Amino acid sequence: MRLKRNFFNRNTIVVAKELIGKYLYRRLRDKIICARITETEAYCGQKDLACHASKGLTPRTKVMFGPPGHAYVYLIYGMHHCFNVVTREEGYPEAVLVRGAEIATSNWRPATRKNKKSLAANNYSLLTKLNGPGKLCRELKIDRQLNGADLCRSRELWIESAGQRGDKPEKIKRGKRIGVEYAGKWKDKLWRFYLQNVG
DNA sequence: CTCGGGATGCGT
DNA sequence: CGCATCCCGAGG
Repeated sequence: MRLKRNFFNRNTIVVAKELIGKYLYRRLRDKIICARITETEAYCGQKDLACHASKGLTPRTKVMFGPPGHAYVYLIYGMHHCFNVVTREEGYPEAVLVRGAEIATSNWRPATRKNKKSLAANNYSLLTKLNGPGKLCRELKIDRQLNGADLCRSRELWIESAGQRGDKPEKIKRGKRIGVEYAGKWKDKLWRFYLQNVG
């Protein structure tokens, strides 16, 4: 089931934690990629100095100020893209950075025999571990064209819950966010969530 | 306009 | 640890 608006319209830290184990779908010309999310980080508004929105409402951060469930995609270090999901109600610039995932071939859809056959050929990504926000975006072909995309409606990019069976009781670890040493006391917030054996 | 720096990845 | 590579946001 595709995640609905109300999933994203909640406390950002809760959303970051609950996105672990969910399935990120990306529709391309000739295939649909499904990746299980294994690592996220919460970025919590204007007060959070690690959050881009701490600079206020700018052309870049505009999407974060908008309604929940939209993609916030930006370019970092001149060469990598980062994919975030906007959380909370409009006017609260918060988001969850998706830092890692793993290709979940068993969850490709539609799971027809014909489809599986073509997958077995070479119709899927070589990388299975998408450990790192830049690598994840590269593999899923996420760039700024998808900035602002509505994950609750888009046919190109969305997130699904694991379903009844897939909701496993795996241990979710927690730690400091990566690469935010400049953010004063906010650098020590334990707003990174990840699965131990992945990424 | 210039300029400093960045929610990274990869090779040394 | 260095570096690629370019957009963004701030300041003049």
